[in-house]
Amino acid sequence: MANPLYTQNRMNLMKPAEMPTQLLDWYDQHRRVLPWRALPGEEADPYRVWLSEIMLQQTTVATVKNRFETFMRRWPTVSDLAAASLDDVLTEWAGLGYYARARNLHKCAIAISNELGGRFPNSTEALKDLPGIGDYTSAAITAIAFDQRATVVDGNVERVIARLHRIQEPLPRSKKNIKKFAAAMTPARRAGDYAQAVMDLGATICTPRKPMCGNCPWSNACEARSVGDQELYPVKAPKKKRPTRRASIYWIERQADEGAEVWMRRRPEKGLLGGMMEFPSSEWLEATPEGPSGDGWQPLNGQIIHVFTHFRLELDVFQRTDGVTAGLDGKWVAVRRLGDIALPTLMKKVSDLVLQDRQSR
DNA sequence: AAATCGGGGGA
DNA sequence: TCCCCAGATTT
Repeated sequence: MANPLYTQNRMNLMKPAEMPTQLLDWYDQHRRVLPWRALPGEEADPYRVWLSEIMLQQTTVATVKNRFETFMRRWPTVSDLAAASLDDVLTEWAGLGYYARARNLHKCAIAISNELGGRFPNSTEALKDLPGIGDYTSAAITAIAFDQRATVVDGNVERVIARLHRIQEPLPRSKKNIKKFAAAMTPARRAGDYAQAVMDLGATICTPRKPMCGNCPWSNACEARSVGDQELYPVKAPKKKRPTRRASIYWIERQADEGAEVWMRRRPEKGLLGGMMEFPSSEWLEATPEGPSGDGWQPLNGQIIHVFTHFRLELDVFQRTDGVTAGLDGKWVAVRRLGDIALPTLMKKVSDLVLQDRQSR
């Protein structure tokens, strides 16, 4: 039986065939200026497109803007990046999170520079074989850098499509279905503009809460809009709650000729904060930690709270300034150089707390 | 299919 | 607090 709302409004409904044109017209009027985005009529640089897309994985435009420009100034071409050391790349990436992205970025630059003659492949299949490039990023590079037809599906597109069709099936199960709907609409002409237009639509109009349907070029095609339940989509599977892990972390300091030094170690290449520097700590467990054994430890006021994707971490900080490393492996790092190493945000919180505590004495 | 993997900002 | 962000990879 026909949807009565559809029957009632069908004179006003947009034809599917004209939806891409509507969106591209909207995009031409509302195109945002972003550091990695080519100006109208300008040819895209695959290196810029790739670097920005890796940085933008699960990371907001606002966060990426400055970091992108710093990377581009330091490594203007893919071969420059390939020639860098992994440690320099991790140091430059510090604070951006998901550090496997930085390791894969470096690996990918080396593969392109050494095996592919310094040129990016222009097919989604070949792109997807490179480290750190999956379904979304391969499509994005194909469309934006090479202006070839490819269907991009990111969080924005999932939301737009789920609302257009009032998809009841929850994510991530509905991914295939969403991709199918998105692919059916993707035009061959202006592939890059279209890809960016759908994502811009999701980012600025079809927002998670309080979407601005009055300004949406696809409003007349949207099923959720016609029913009025836009904010219910996309339906998502229920989330698990985060456990809390706890530990003690140790600031061990000594006075060297050039100033204070602190004892640090590098985390294993794989896993959480892989390859990044840390202050030694007890194991991060769900049980309450015991303080350090032995004399000379001084507890700090205040706890470090840090929330990861799948657990929350609470750290008690203990310090000593006699340079006794108590059998912990590591190396001395100049305290004034902490800004020049691969220091993740969690560890920066620790150093900030210690140095601020010192200031206040 | 589910788990892992950061950090920041908006409401 | 909770949610989301131009996701990819491993288990």
